[in-house]
Amino acid sequence: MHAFDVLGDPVRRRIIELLGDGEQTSGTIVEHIQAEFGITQAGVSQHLRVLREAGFAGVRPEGTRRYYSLEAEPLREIDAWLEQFRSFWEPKLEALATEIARGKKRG
Amino acid sequence: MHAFDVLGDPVRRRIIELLGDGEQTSGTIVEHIQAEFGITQAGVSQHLRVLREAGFAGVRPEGTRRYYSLEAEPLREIDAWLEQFRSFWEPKLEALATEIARGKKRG
DNA sequence: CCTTAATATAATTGATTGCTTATATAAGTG
DNA sequence: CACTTATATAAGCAATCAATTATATTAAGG
Repeated sequence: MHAFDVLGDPVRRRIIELLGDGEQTSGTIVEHIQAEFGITQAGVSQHLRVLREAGFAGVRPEGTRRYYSLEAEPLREIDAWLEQFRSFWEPKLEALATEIARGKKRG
Repeated sequence: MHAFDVLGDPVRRRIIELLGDGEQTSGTIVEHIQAEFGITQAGVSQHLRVLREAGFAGVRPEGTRRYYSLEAEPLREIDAWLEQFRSFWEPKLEALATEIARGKKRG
């Protein structure tokens, strides 16, 4: 599943946001998502699987708990794809500054 | 359809890339996409519709031709969503420089 | 051990999506 | 005009996806 497909789902986007605050137990994630979206534990678990398999999340088991954490790489890829369009919305000077900050040379 | 869903399709991503080079006629887009993906004119036209309706593309009719152009706003929104995760992959100093360049103050 | 807790997986289902073929619309051209 | 070109839309279909219920797995705690 392509990174963009993964982000196509609002539940998965929300999980990624939650992981942005740091490691989270599967259970904690389920609680939040259930409160906000009203879906089942199994449903959340399946989304976690998608996130794992697409490389957005890593897992660390501890006893019966699983700690999920955010893996940046796929987000980075998406950011890289967007890069080519930044000049379309960033005010020219800022775009230039950003390019310099990023050490890129582009047309 | 959410911006991320729109980008979930490789054909649509490619069309967006093509539009990044400037206005393109529907016909030109169809040629490119057909060469690369082997889908029908109707298929491409449907993708163009999705892009239009999601605000990724604007159209300018001229005679029987339709000139499509890239509209930045939805890409910008996606970029804004990614923003909150940049610190996960950008080397600290560059991230700081970028933040300054963007005039943001963040936690 | 047995039971409960935490999590994942399997099977199923309904909705959505992306494609195709066929057709419509509308503007150029002889 | 009739014909062709450029493009969009409609109808139908197969594949994919996100959810559900039911069950499996594995560890903790009495």
